[in-house]
Amino acid sequence: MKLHPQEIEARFRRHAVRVTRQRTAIYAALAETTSHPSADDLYQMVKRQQPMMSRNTVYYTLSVLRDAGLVREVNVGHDMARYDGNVSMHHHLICLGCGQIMDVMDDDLNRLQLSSGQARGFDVLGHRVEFHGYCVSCRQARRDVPSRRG
Amino acid sequence: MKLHPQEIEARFRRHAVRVTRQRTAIYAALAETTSHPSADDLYQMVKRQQPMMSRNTVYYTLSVLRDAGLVREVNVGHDMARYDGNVSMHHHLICLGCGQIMDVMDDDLNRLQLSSGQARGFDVLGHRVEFHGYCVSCRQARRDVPSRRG
DNA sequence: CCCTAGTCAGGAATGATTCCTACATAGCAT
DNA sequence: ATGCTATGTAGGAATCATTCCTGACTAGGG
Ligand SMILES: [Mn+2]
Ligand SMILES: [Mn+2]
Ligand SMILES: [Zn+2]
Ligand SMILES: [Zn+2]
Repeated sequence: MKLHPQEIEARFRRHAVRVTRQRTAIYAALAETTSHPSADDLYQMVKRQQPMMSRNTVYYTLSVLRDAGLVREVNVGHDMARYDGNVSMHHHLICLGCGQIMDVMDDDLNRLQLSSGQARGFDVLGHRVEFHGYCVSCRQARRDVPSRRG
Repeated sequence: MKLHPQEIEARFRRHAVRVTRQRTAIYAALAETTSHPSADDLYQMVKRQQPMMSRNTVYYTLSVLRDAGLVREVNVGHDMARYDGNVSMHHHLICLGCGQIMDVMDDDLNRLQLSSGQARGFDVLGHRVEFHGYCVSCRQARRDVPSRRG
């Protein structure tokens, strides 16, 4: 969702995050996509408008926004970290072929709880659900190249 | 669960994995613990019996066993990969303090499905559930040092 | 408008994992 | 049993996302 700079600034101030050109650009890029980009994806996007931007600033900014609760880090396996501008509670559906990450909003999943017998005395604070599979185009691609495992 | 070398050998042959001293030692170490050790943990354990063992062999062996379906790789966040000798379907409970990973066996969780409305045309093959919290001793430690965020 | 804690850019460092290569060996076929 | 060869092993070098360092810059409270 495309956000006005003033709305971004307001959110930053509400979360005690200093407003800078770099941060605004990075957060804006993240907020207007649902594609869960990596730090480097964001660096490439933002560099077009701000060629002086350092990759390092992207990493640092993302860590600041993450710690402030404005951004979520999504780790899938050992691939590079992906970032999510949607901080409301939700889960993900991941394509094993192309790595795309789709949002899953489902109240039943959000309410999932561990039975106390399984909790082992833990103070359980949250959970994460990931579904894995193949998206439409990856499924297609696999059918077209049956050489590797049917 | 402690396994006899002959049982390990049988499993290897069933999965077309060549039997070597190194592989047997690595798989034995993994099978008799429930602690989800990292590659380096396993290297340290196995090196005691086989000082010539290379760290590289541990990585290579784990990839062979993983591809053969004898071992599962468990990635938690961006920490180093952890390995699981239990390949039956189950989920995990993770301590945010010490990083320990406990098994959660729960048929309801295993049966979890994505509603077709949410599936976005994906061919969904599996899912993963992770619960996060603090174990008994980490909870204790946090209480004892209330200096950082109560 | 000043001051300074916080931020930025660029480069070096890190560290888990992977790649490379020469030697060793498991296990099939003589 | 013996030899052959595809595969595995050890150790070192390379990779590469991420973090660390450092010196210049600036947001924003006073
Ligand atoms: Mn998301
Ligand atoms: Mn497990
Ligand atoms: Zn796909
Ligand atoms: Zn703990």
